[in-house]
Amino acid sequence: MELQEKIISTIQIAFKDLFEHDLNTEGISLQPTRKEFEGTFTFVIFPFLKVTKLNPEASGNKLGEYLVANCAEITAYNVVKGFLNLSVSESSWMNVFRNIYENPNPAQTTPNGMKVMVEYSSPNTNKPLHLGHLRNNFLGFAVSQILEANGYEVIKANLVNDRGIHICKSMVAYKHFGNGETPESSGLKGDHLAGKYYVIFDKEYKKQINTLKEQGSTEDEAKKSAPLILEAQEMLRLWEAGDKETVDLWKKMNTWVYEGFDMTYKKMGVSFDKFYYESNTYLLGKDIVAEGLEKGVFFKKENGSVWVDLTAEGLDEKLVLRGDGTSVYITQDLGTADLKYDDFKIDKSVYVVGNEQDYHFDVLFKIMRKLGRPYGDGLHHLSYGMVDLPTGKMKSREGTVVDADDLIQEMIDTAESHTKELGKIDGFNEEEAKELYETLGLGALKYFLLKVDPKKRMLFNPQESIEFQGNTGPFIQYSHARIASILRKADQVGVDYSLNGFEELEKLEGAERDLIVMLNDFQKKLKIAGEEYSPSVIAQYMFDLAKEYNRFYAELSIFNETNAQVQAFRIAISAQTAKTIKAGMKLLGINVPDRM
RNA sequence: GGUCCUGUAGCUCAACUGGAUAGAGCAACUGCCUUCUAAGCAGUAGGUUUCAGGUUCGAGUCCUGACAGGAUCACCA
Repeated sequence: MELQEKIISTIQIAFKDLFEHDLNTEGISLQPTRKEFEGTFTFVIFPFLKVTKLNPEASGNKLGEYLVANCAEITAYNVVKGFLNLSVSESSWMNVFRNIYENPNPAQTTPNGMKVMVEYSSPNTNKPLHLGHLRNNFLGFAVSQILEANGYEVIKANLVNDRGIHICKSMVAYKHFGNGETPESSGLKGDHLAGKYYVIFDKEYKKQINTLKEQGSTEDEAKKSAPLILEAQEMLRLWEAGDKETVDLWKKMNTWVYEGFDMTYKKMGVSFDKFYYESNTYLLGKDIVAEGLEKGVFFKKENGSVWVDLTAEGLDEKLVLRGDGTSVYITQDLGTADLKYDDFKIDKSVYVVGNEQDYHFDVLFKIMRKLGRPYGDGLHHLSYGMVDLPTGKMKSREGTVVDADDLIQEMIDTAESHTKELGKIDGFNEEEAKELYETLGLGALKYFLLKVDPKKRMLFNPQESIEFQGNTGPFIQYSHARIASILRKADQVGVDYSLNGFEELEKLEGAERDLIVMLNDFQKKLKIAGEEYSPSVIAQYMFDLAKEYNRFYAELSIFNETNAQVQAFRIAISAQTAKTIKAGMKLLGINVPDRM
């Protein structure tokens, strides 16, 4: 970073000296030189031709000469068309490396004094987690880590959707067909047990619809008058009225589900600082509706329903309270937004929710800003695309849903068989081996889901996606294990690879320099990932770094190197790579093994 | 139908926010284990960036319009 800043400021001075023109540093950007040209940084001349009043070649030469003469770090330049390629001296790169090497944790930054809440996961309690939830959870957790590394104080929140008609469906089915089954008696995880009855409800409900249709009802009539759906609606009314028997059943089943979720969260390696439950928040927001009416942000229609007019912002009129005074979905979201602020005085609030709710959050945020909330500008919807299967969209009714627990287990099993196939399990005891399989299986899964730009929908092919070669989590983990092995040997042999081990070294191999350039980029990538709420930036960087390291590893020998300073330096650069991989993968929620 | 998102190698994804001859991985093919872990490295092949216009020194990236896929537009959540 410092190196680039210095070059940029010299360019700024050069424009003043050579062309009598004031440039501010933001207008100057350096980009990496393409591999086929000499140099590491490239300055594009084209935008400045009006200032230089010379053709691109002449401008580049004049500027290049100036920089070589006035910037100690720059040793050479060449001009290709309008591109000025700058070569940085080897000793400058050594200085860059010494600077970053002194920092024990590359992902550590100073607090920025701001608080951000990241809401993610937010499951329904009527069925277990599936593949789509995995993307949500991994994204939410990773973004939280990334924001923390960018200096924020982060509160990870989970808003559990634990009430409503869908829960009542599971309850009704359980009442009729459950026969007192429990997680203990059935051996089923609690969330899977609840999910089982949700499916049963749907099946039995459909039977009733068919029967009614045979008796002459239309599809719509049948759907509305089937006894099971009426019962579920009645149960919702009873629940809202606080009926003891209903509430007890609700509590019992939800407890099972939470126990199941806890196990899955633990396995996934995600965690939360604060749980919100919709059963507590679903009545919130009515005071905000009143406030909005008073402020003239909302308006009332003849039947008493309350609306917001967002046509000036390019949206529609949107209902915020029903005519009978009851809430709609967005009413409680208004209330919950305030609740979060009241609880934590947050500066920013991130919602990790699928892109099918883009419109909803657009509306919600615009309303909060119209109401002048202090956190209004800090609201952000981290919208992510669906995960598709090769067969198309996942549909619970068609049984094409990929269950989260099953998939995780499958990944771990695959990691196990693959490791055994490669015969890489010597020297591991049973417990270590088990831990390794989990690390690799989950690493593969998390990396696969995080490496893609969140907003894009992605394809999950169960067969092909579970790879361990190429652009995968295990490839990066493998690179770390290789380095760990080198460091063990270095310690064993007694090499001093601290800074003084290579004090006088000034020369560099190409592979060494390329690696330093990569390592130096980490801070920049971390910042971009934070600004864009995008773990894929880190994931992509991790892969590039690992790849660069493996090239270095293949090209240069460490323990056959006779020059002690060079050897110490190569170990140091390896150690720094390992540190960076470990820190970066941790941001993604992925562990890295020391042996594999 | 209105609005929003997406469209890049056979497949899965990149492209530093407008820069050079669009890059990786998988799959295919060719080399490299007597040397620090071959879950690796080097190489070959693979492209009219869906299409048609426009903006400018320069467009995968920006604007317009088609086409294709998806989402959304409930007094549902």
